[in-house]
Amino acid sequence: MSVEKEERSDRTYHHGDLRAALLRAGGKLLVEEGVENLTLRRVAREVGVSHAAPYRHFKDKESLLAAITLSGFYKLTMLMKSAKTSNPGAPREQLVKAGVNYIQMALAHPEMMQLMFGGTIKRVILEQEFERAVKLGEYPRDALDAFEKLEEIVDVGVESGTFRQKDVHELTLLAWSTVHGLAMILLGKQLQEPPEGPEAVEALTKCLCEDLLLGVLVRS
Amino acid sequence: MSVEKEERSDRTYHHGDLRAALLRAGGKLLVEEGVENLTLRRVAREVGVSHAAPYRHFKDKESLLAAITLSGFYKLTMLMKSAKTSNPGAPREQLVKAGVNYIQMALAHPEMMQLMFGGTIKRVILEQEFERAVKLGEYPRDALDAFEKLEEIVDVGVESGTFRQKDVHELTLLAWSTVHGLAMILLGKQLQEPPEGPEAVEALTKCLCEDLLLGVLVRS
DNA sequence: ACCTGAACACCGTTCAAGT
DNA sequence: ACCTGAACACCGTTCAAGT
Repeated sequence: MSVEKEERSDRTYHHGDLRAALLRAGGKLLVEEGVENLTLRRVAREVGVSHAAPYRHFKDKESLLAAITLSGFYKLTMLMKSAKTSNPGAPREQLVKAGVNYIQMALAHPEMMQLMFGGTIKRVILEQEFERAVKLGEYPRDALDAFEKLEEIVDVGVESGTFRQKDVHELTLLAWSTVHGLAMILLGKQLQEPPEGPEAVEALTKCLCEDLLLGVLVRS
Repeated sequence: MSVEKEERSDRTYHHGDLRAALLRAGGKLLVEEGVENLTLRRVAREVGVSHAAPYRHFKDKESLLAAITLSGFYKLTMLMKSAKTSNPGAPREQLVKAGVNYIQMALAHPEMMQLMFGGTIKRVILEQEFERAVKLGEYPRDALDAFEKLEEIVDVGVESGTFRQKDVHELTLLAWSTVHGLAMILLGKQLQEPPEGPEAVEALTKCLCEDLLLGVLVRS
């Protein structure tokens, strides 16, 4: 039924580790039932604690939500990093891999992704909660720097003469926008004829990434 | 204070036009206070009706929200259409204009845009509410077809040999993804150094659109 | 046909009080 | 220092009853 409990002692469960327990339960609720059913009181119930207890660890509901999304941002950062290391010296392939990873993450964790980028959580709160989490050793300092990881890929592409000699930051934003937009469009089911199945999605993603590389205008 | 009331007669206000009044009040609340403060009960209060009255016109809260977003989708469609007609015969300029319009809409109506694409409203409900609205003569049949309008631009670009000879649908999705992604990134304040002011935003948008046209790879 | 009022189950948040 | 229980103000939704 419920998540396997710490066997160590009640001490661990009921003191000190409540924060972690709330984060786990909240994340589970988010994934399984969506934000609309993620309620402070339910999270508390799930963990077996009074509904006022979470307020010792999070300022309010939005703060808890922010803390939950941190794991999503971190995962995204890792995926961008792995896109780079998995194709050493080939920025073009790295960029496509980054795109594919991004879309895969979006389809694998739609609720998380919508919460991360849906505008529910104010940036200030996200950053506050991030500072807190870093101080607690939950995440490394660069956990939110997915953009910078992508930028590194673009940078190598430009330096090596593979990509156009344009401002790296601008090109990175172009790439991120494209892949982020595709992700949000797919999650929101905005397409009249959405790609069916993971393979079709991956194929579409690669197509768009290639188109992004080549541009819209004819190459004379 | 409150919106100017219909001077005609109480008949108009309290019967028959409740739906329109709810939509107007809801839209106003959305714009001025955000989705998180848009409450069925508040909308009813604003209109001067009991909190159960809205249920005669909308199945539930989500349906009302969906109906409210229709005006946003319609505006987006109009903007794509005007991007085409404002630069007759110049698909390249049309595409850039479409992008600029899209971003301007996003910055002008952030709350609307987040509600439209934030995942709060299920597609099914949106479509149900759209059918209802069309039947009531509130919107034309193509009010949701912003994508198709953009596709027309791309089509001309490809046919005229200005754009690459690629699947039109795919190229359109590329363009839409890019500009939609940029919009969502800006709205979510995801950039560490966001463009300051409308001029900077427009300049950035044009840059990205040009980059999209030219592509990431060097043009040898 | 359309609206009201009371009722229900559920929230987020606060705070005195407990250990 | 951390948690509980009661309390408050607010929701969304339903339904019998009114006009």
